[in-house]
Amino acid sequence: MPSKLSRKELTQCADCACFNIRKASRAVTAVYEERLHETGLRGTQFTLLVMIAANEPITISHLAEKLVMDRTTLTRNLRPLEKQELVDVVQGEDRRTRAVRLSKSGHKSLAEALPLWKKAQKKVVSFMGEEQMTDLLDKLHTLEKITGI
Amino acid sequence: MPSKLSRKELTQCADCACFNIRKASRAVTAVYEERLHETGLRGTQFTLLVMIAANEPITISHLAEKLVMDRTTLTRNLRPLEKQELVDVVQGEDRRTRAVRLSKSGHKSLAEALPLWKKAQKKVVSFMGEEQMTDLLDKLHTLEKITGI
DNA sequence: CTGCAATAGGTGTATATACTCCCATTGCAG
DNA sequence: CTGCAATGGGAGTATATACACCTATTGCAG
Repeated sequence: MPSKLSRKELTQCADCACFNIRKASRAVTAVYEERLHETGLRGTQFTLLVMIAANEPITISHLAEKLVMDRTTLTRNLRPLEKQELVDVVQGEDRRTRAVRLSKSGHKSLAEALPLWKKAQKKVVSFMGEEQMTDLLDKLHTLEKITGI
Repeated sequence: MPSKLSRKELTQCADCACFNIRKASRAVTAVYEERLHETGLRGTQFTLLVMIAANEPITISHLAEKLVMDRTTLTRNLRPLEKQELVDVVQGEDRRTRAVRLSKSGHKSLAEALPLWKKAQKKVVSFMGEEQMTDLLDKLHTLEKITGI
């Protein structure tokens, strides 16, 4: 009875939101990583540096919330940045918390990476068209709020 | 000179396509994984089963191309599915190639997972609205073509 | 036929992601 | 003050992702 899926069902699955957003995500990520490569930063790492710079000092959980990322994922993603001494993670006032900050070196790396990020961003915006891009970002912002519904 | 980024620059970075699509990707993936959890399949694994079912038998490289995924990533993603005996990977005619197919068990798992995938898909489509969703998928399809430009 | 470039694929390594379970600290009910 | 739930965070485990480098097979120029 539960034999093979019909052609129609398989076609339906091609519109899977999860599949399509992950697929596009891989393609877009590749653009940024290519440009950022010479800085030694990955796309995600650039994002982390930006988010920390904009909010420092910030606790792990608060940062994870802003990133719509699991707390434990963030802990792991910070590891390489700590190793490269781009971020400092120290004990907070509430001794349960840890305060994340950019080091001087982290600010420097971020500043150096910015023009390369701009190139990647420009490439994607040019490719999509400015209006289309704005609309896409709107939809992505909507989607990220689906968590917890 | 390369000191801290200005408030304006940090604000600009908030529109990073890479950051935003990955963030939304995490949120959307969570919806599908929650629904698929009882099947023992991850979102990506469901996608893989669908793609294989629609194209079997198919070589690693051809499948990777359809998925806009690195060839070696696909090899690794197939590993857990092989272990669960949901897919068979055998030597192709051209002995350099490997032919990927669903096992009987794989077809069964896929058929059982389909209604749960439909629930997840419906949740996302309801959340976004049907027209918005169609438009989003269009944009994602455009984006995935940025690779290699 | 031989040598070699092209093709198909895997391994080592590193990061990204999140779940489950665990520990430390805090704050509050009693 | 004490006991305990709530909060903040890490470790173990498993999957997802891709780059650099390696091996095996094929096919073709000569």
